[in-house]
Amino acid sequence: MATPLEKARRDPNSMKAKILTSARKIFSKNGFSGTTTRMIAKAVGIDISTLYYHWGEKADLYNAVLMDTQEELKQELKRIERVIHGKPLPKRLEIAINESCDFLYKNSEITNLILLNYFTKPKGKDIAEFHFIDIITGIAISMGLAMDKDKITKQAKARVMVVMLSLFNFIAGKKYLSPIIGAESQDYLNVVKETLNFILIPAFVQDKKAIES
Amino acid sequence: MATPLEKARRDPNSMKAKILTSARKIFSKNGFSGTTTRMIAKAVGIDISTLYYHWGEKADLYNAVLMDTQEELKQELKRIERVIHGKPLPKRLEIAINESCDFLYKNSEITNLILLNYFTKPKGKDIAEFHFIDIITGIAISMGLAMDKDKITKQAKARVMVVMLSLFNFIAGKKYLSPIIGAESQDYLNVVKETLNFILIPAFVQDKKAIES
DNA sequence: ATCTGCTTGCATCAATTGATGGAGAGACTA
DNA sequence: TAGTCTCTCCATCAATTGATGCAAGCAGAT
Repeated sequence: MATPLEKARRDPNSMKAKILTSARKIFSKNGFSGTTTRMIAKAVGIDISTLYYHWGEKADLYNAVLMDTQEELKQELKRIERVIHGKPLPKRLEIAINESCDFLYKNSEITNLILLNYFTKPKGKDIAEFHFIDIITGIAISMGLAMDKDKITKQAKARVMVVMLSLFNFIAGKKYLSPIIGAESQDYLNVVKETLNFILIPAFVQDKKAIES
Repeated sequence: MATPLEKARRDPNSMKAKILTSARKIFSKNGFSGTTTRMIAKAVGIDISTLYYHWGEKADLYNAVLMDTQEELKQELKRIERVIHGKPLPKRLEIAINESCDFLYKNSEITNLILLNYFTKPKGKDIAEFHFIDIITGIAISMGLAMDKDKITKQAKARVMVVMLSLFNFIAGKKYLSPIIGAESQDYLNVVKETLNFILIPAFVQDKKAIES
């Protein structure tokens, strides 16, 4: 039994998938209430009734976009985890930062969607939650900050969160932050990576020592 | 010659000020496009035409809210700077984090407004920019990260930014992040302070050494 | 060719929303 | 009292927006 979302992902040329792709782009730029179904339909080149035929009401489409995005992010994190597996901690951190920066930079809609979903939630609508907690605990364990899921300290979670939020904000707010920092595109991305490394590595190494003692 | 904003601030009981206060609350919760002038008018207990009489179009009111918020934040930062002036660096950092956390926690609309203004910008409208750069450079200098305004390294700005964005996100996203971390209200605030101290202090101390050498 | 099921666009609706005109209430002055 | 100025609300508009009914198009099966 395939969900509508799985069906859409399977064939990227299907109308359902095309709508989903455009919707992601537009929702991530304007948020839920800043986006109209007509905007999306126009971007795809179809009538809004076709959009409603495939996805039902606006909130349903928005939810599908969120779930789709979340799934993509999780897949990427799994991929990174496979890459860094077995390596020593500092190397692991460095690679993880590097890879996730590159990935999010190329897919900056992801960060926008997640942050917007956190800061503005359409009221009265039944909007799905982003499973931030899974991601945070996943990273914490993968970084050796905790042995099992239920034994992660608040402090550890908060530190992982600082890195995640910083990264997300740097990517999502790139347009506004890069003139402030004074670095564009690749240069900007490098400063971000450097900064995250600078912050992350001592924090995690120290944290790990605390756990092992 | 007093601007409308100054006039409104002078008398908090004036209709202009009451509208401004309600508008701030509602805009910060729903963003620009998620907020209707009717919501604001209803919260104040007036007709929308009264709102339009005092503030003109929606974007003007939104701009006034942004400017008002920015001004308040700048005043608070100045106050903090006075408090920490002359103290040794680590103490300065600790106090600054503590004070700004408390302030933003009590006035969490500020962080929401700023972040929303960065991630979703109403298109076609003439919305004022938040002077993030002033704040960042101000902090950098106050923290001894640079000697004058034009000689702040990209790295220094990025590090100040990490702290600012983390703080803003922790406050603005409190509702969603506190269950993840597993700490509520005052406990949450303490974890945030602790985490920021943990990250900030080594970064800034090391940076200062680099400058002085 | 006819039937069936899936897909698409046209026309349309009701509700919402930003915005305004004008009338009336109240205060103050002459 | 009459005049004026400020502020408030009621009524209303045009545009936008989420959503749907329906007929036409089209492919494949019978």
